[in-house]
Amino acid sequence: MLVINDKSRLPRAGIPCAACPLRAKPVFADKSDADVSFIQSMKIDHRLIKAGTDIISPGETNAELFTLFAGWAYRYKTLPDGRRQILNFLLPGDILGLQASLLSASQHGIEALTDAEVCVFARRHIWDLFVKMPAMAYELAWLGSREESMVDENLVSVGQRNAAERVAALIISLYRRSDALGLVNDRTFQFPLSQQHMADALGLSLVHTSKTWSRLRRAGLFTFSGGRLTLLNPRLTARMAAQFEREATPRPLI
Amino acid sequence: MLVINDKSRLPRAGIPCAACPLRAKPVFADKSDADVSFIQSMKIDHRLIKAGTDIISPGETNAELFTLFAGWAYRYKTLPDGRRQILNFLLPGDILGLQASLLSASQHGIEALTDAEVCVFARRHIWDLFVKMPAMAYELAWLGSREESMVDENLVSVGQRNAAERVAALIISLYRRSDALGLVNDRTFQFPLSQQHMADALGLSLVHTSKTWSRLRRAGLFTFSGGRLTLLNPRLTARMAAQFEREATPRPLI
DNA sequence: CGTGTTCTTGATGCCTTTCAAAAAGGGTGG
DNA sequence: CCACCCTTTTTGAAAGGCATCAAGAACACG
Repeated sequence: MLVINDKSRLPRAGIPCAACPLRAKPVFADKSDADVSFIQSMKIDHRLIKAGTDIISPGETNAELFTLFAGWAYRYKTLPDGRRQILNFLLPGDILGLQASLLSASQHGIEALTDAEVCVFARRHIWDLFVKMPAMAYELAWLGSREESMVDENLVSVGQRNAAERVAALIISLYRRSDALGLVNDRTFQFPLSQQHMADALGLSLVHTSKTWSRLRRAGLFTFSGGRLTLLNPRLTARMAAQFEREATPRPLI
Repeated sequence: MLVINDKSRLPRAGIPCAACPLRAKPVFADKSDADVSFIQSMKIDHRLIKAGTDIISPGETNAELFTLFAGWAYRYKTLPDGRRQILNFLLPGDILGLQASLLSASQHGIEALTDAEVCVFARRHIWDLFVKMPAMAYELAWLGSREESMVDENLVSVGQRNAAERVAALIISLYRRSDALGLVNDRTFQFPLSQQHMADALGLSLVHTSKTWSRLRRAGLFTFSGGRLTLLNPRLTARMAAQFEREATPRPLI
C-alpha cells in the first residue's frame, strides 16, 4: 500500500497547526491566526492508522472528531448478512466523524483505506467551538453539507447510472478531488481502491466491476498500474459519467 | 392528493411559533421561550406550496431555509437525459434547504409531494443564529447530519438491497417517521407517493416497482387504498428490509 | 361522461449476478 | 533470490433479476 514513513513513527505529529502543510494548499480557505490557534487548542492527538483498520467503528458512541491529515479512508455501512455499502471516500483535509459525533451513536463505520494519519479533536470541544467560534461552527456545518452532497451524488450513480457510467463517475470524482489537492501530475494520481472497494461503492458485483473496469481501460479511457491511475481523457470520462458537477473551492480546513 | 385546507387560504399563517402545533408533538425537543422567540424573529414568511411545484429549484442560488410545516416533499437530482433520483423524503418538522443555503448553489431540487406549508427563514439570518444562538446552530448541524444519515440509508438500499427489500425498507422507514409524528392510527397512515416516486427513489423501473409493490401487497404485508397504507406486519417488514435502525428521538425543531 | 394520468400485466431481452477456476501480484521465510 | 502462500484480478459460462416494450384497466378530474 502506501507507506507513509519508514524512519520515525510520527514525523509530523509535532508539527503545529500553524505550519500544517495541508493548510498551505490553495484548496483550503485562509484562516486567521486566532482560528488556527483555536484549532490547535482543540487538537488532542495525532494518530497513525494502519490500512484496513477502523477509525470509527459501526455503533461507536462518543466518537471523536477527526481531520484526515494523510492517506485515504471511507465511510461504510454493513447489513446483517455481510453486504457492505461504501458511502463515500475521504481524502486528506476531509472532516471525519462529524455525523458520528453529533448524533449519539455512529450509524456507519469509517475505515482507513491506506495507512493514514488523523488529527484528533475531542468531542467535548465541539460545543466550545459553537460557543466561541461561530464562524468555524458555520464551516463545520458547511463541511457536513458538502459530505451530504457527495453522498447525494453517489446515490444518483447507484440509482440511475449503468455500470460503465458508475465507474467513470467514480474515477472522475476522485480525479478531481485529488487534483484539487495538487496530487495529480500529468493526469496521473494515486488510486488505492481495490476492485472490491469499487464494487461496494458502486453497488455492483466484484466480477462485473472487474469486467467493466477492464473494458473502460481497454477502450483507452485510462491506464492503471502500481496503484497509480492515468486518466487519459478527463473530458470524455466526465461526459461518459453523464454530468458530474465540479466542487466549490476553496473550502474550510479544520 | 392531500387537501390542506378548504375555507381560508392560510389558516395557520398567523399562528405564532410559541403556539406551533408541530412543536407540541413529543418527537420534538423542548425549547426555551427565548429560543422560540428567536425562531419567530427569523421567520419571514409562511408559504403555501402546491403539490408538484419546486420549493427549491436545482441550481438555485441564495436559497432560503425552510421548515416543512405541513405536507410532504422530496429532494431530487436529475441527469441531463432526464433520469431522476429522489434522494430522500421530507415530512413535517424536517428542515429543508440547509445544504442549499450553506453551499453557494443548490445541487439538488426540492419539490412538494403534496400540498404543503413551509416556514421561511431568511438565509441572511442563519449567520445571526450561529453568532447569537450557538445551541441552535448546533441543532442545525445536528439536523444536517440526520439528513445525511437518511441519505446514507437510502444509498444502502439502492446499492445492496433487491427490489422487494427496497420497497419494504421504504415503507418501514416512512411508517416509522410518520409514527413518530403521531400520524399513524391503527397501523394506518397517509402514503402519498406515486409508484413513479417510489421507482425514482429506489432506483427501479416503474414497471418493476409496480410488480414488486403488488407482490408484497398480495403477500399480505400491507393494504393500500385511497392514499392510505396499512402496514399489517411492521416487524416482518423490518426484517424483510434486512435491518433498519430506529431514529434517535426527540429531535430539534427550528 | 370524456380525457389524461396512474397502475397493472404479459412478453421479451439484456445487463448484471452467480458460480467456478485460472492467472497475476505481493509479501514472507528459507 | 527463489519458493510458497494468500490476496486480488481476470475470464468464461450460465442463470436470473430487472428493464423495456406494449397495451389494457383503473382511476382522477373537470
